Amino acid sequence: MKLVTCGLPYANGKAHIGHLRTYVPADVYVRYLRMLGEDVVFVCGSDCHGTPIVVNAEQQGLTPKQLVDIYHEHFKKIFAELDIEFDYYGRTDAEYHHHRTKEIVKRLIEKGYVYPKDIDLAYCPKCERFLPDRYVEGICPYCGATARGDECDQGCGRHLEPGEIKEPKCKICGSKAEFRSQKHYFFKLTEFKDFLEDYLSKLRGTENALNYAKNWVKNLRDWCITRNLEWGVSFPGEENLVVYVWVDAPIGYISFTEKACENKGCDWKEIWIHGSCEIIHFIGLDIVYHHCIFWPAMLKGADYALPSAVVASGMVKVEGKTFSKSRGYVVWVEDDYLKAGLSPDYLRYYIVNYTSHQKDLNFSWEVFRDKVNNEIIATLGNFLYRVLLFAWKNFGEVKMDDVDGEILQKISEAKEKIENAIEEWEFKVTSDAFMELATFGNVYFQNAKPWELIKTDKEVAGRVVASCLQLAKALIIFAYPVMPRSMAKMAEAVGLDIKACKLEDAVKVDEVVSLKKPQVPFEKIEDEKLDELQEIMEKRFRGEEVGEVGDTKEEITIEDFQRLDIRIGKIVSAEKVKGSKKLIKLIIDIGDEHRQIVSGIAEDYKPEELEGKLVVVLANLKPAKFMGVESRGMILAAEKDGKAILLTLEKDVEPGTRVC
RNA sequence: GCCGAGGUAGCCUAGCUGGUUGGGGCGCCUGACUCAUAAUCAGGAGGUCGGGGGUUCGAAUCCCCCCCUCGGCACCA
Repeated sequence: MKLVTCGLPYANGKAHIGHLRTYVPADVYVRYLRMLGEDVVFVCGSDCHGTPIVVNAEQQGLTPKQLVDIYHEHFKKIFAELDIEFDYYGRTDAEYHHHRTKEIVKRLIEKGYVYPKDIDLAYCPKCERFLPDRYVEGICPYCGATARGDECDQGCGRHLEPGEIKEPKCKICGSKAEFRSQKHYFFKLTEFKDFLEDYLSKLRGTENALNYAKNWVKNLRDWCITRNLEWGVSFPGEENLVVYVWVDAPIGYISFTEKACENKGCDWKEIWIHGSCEIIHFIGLDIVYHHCIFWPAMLKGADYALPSAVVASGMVKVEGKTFSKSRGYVVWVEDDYLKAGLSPDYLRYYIVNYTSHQKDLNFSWEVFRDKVNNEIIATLGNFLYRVLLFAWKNFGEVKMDDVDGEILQKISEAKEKIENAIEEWEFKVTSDAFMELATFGNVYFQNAKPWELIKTDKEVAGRVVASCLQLAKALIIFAYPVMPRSMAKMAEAVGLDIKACKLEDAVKVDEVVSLKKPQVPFEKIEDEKLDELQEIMEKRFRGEEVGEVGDTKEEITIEDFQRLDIRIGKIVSAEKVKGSKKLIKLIIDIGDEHRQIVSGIAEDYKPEELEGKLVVVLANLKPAKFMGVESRGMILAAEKDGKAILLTLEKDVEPGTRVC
């Protein structure tokens, strides 16, 4: 038996193509395994806890539960429509999940892997509560940028442990927070260093994940696993604390397995306690750390079975650009894809067939159109349809007693190729294998010319048709895991019970095949449709569509604005900061003084071309140091495609002139 | 700068434990065919395998140096 899981989608936003990059190949993998006769449990569920959900719910006037309900149902629906069929799709706010999480945390406590420690945490006196993670905003202790409680999201990107943030402010009421000492609990991750090093040397999976993890393990810190929240799994023995979301989320793999096993009538302990099954995690590259470091350490600490493989999918690009919701480089599964009336099979094939699972996948509507029209339709669809229609029209019932040995040989080869590729998580190779077989079919049909033979020698034509039918049957079986919906339809036309089929059935020859009138298997994507799809994208790139990610900032008063000392400065000198790639040290005449400002524009501007330029300067920004060089203020720039474009003046003015 | 992943014809890509003329696919050109969703089939043009050096009888493949792209971090105030 094998357990296959997918990283849990966070129930705080809609499904996009980045999600599918993990879920579709996992589903394809499971379907192939089952066709190879493997007994597979396949689980996933919504990740429902954590502060982003609580904060987001509060902002929308909902309870966390209400918000989670919306997105949980959304993901369930998306998976159903894309034929991603989990044995169980759960949610982490469910009772059974809380139960399993508490049990594991208790066990870690009992075994001495958890210790309490007093830490100073941001506390809002007005709201009378501690401010976990995203409830607090302040200054990053490492780089000085504005940061959230758990992550320096606008600056250096570091993960911040509770209590690290400087100058905290309450995100809810905006008042200044203070630090108060409170007892929290830490997991002794550092004790697992040797174990993890050994474990990672044996762990299977895609190289992209393993290489990262091996690098991380060198530098471990104990891990704060409690938070001041009401929403979440309450921490055993501490009513006011919940466990950190990254503790309970992966435990979902276990609790959902329990539910799946209940339904299937198997024993979850076989998988998670006795370790007699393979456990395979499909994840995105962004959560390698959690799956290769935290998770195995927790499992080991609590005496659970360990995952045998971590399969990480590569990143997704949209029209060649790095995936970004705020910049518009995103494809929403429901709004952009399903509502356009496109078959889920097209997208499944695209994701699987574009490139190797661990490489970057570029999504482009034009490539999508080409792959659908040229590969799915012209090669595979055309072969199936021309054979089935020809056979139905001319025979209706085909005796299969003389199938060409060469055909059977080709089918066996394709089958072997698929089996090997599945073993290595190379899903592109599997889909290439059946496409090549379809091409071979077209050549065979073309060379044998049954449409001529039928006029002269119906018996010989019958043999050609039998061989092609066998090939069609094999194709339907081989392509089914990737394109289940269309292949199920085709299977019906040849009287194949596809759900019960195994890969090896592709080489079994029936005595007779009786045919129904075949349907055209796929619908072509016309130019007008492509234009429509591209237009939506382009509008979004140009920023004409209002982002739904809430990227407009809150309203401020004129007084707020007047607190800013913005003025015109003239760049007196500019030089690159030694040893840096992006930083330029500028001396700027701002009227009453010459200011030193460090700016990260070295990749877009050369120092020579800056000297003498008039720029807009924010003069009363708190000083900060970069690479040891002090910067007092910042120069204003627009950002386009990640490049900085400096704001300059329409007419020359004196340095020091105010901006108002 | 460090770490990771890459750089193969206009575009995407296989090969990368060294060995006959570097495979595919898209697009392009020519022809054939008409059973099939103007689908299919045959043929063709198109390559300094990022650059340089080295090891070897032999290198896209191994070693060294350099360049470029992407992602992460150091530093984008």
